[in-house]
Amino acid sequence: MESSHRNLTHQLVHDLGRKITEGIYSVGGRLPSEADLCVQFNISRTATREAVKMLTAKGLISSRPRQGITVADFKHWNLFDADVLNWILLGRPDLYLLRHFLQLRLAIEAEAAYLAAQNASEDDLINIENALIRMKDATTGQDDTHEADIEFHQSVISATNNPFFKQLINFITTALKVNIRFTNRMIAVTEDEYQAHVEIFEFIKNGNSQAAFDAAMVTQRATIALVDAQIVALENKS
Amino acid sequence: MESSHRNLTHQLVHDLGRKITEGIYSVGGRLPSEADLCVQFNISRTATREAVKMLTAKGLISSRPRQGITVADFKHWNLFDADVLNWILLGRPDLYLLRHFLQLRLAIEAEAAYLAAQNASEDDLINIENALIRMKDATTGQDDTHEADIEFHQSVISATNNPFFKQLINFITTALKVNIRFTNRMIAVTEDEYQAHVEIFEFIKNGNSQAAFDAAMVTQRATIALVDAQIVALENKS
DNA sequence: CAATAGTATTTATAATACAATTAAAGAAAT
DNA sequence: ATTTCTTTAATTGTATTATAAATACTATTG
Repeated sequence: MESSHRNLTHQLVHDLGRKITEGIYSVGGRLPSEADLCVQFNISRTATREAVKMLTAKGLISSRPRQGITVADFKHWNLFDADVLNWILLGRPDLYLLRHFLQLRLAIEAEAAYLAAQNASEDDLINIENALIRMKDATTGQDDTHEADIEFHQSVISATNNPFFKQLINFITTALKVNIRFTNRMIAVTEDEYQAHVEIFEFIKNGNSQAAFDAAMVTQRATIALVDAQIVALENKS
Repeated sequence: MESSHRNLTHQLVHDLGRKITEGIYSVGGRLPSEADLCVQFNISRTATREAVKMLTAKGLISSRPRQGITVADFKHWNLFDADVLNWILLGRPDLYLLRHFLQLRLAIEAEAAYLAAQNASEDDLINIENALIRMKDATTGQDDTHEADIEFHQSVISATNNPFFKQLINFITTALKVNIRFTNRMIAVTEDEYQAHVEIFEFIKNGNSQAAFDAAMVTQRATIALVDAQIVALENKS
């Protein structure tokens, strides 16, 4: 169990964060007052208030005198905060949300390939190539499939040398992990998929940004199509 | 002066946030200890600690016993947090950062146009059209140029009906405001620009997602080219 | 020299008291 | 009855003090 965190404050942050994102405390609704939280969790008001402040900073709640602690509207949630994202995705597995997730991932990764082709340093290229080698090994079962895949995408985004894109690496990584869980593709990377990644790498290496963009786009739209198909199948069942 | 915030805790958050993003406290370096902050700002340890927790939640700092409060590595900063983003952009105007910003904006807005073409509701289309009307008025000086432009982009992103994209509206808005400040285009929207936006709208309305994507992409790359030109000019001077 | 124990510094937590804010109830006025 | 004002009470905001826990640094010891 990963639930035991650094300290009392962080434990409470995690606990409430999960409950909010799971909908146990629903949007617009109220959390227990500070005093109640102290009793429920048997901790001091100091620790409680610090947890409340942290969740406020992440956009999940707001607290005002006499009104108490209310769950903020979803649009205020900091979806790009690593904690918030994990709470949402790990707690509420949902194909529709996954599709929304992948749509953003597509937007980011295609342009990342474009920018990588323009800006990748020698080291960046080596990193991408190393990930490819791991993928190759994964096709024959000698390395971990997911990790190699994740490493490839991470190294491409990193090669953009754009801080905003780099910040999204965690976001993408989480997306991939959830994606893998949902599509149940625990199987090995196929030769075709490997080749598609090699192609993207070649374009990046040659500085052919538009081709890298297009190639990444094709791969991404294919992934979304997979999820769309699953959604259609699910909707036909019901 | 916008510096007087809701309460002492938030004031300190704002103050330290600005100082960190401006580099007054540099990455890897240390902030004053809790005790020192109490003295410097003449507030209680309670308020100080709460501020520290909020900044920790935003990824700007980390604090550990005996070690004190240290400025976290840039990659941990929550760039998509509205506060952090504002502190960075308003405090440190930088053409290179602006370019990085626009590169991400391009990625998001092009795909947003694509998704809007697929998912826009009747209301969404009305909102976009209203923004266009404002832009038209702006070309003849009857409405505010920036606001109309911002409203257009906001309504397109909103029409994706994708929560992740919608969360980025604030991000884009900030980008546009900074962009306007930097490029000094305080002038009216030109007829050409207006027509480009109308074109995107038409594609969205007709559900022609690929065309909407391409049209948005062209507009965005043109904007980036403008900034690139400014950067080149600047580098030639020095 | 290396491992160990001790020390001091800093954050973490607790407990208590009071202040400030504000929603809701009640009173007064029209 | 409706509005306006006042009061009340619930809840967060701030301050203070005390103690615990964590850990970088120092000293000791074998």
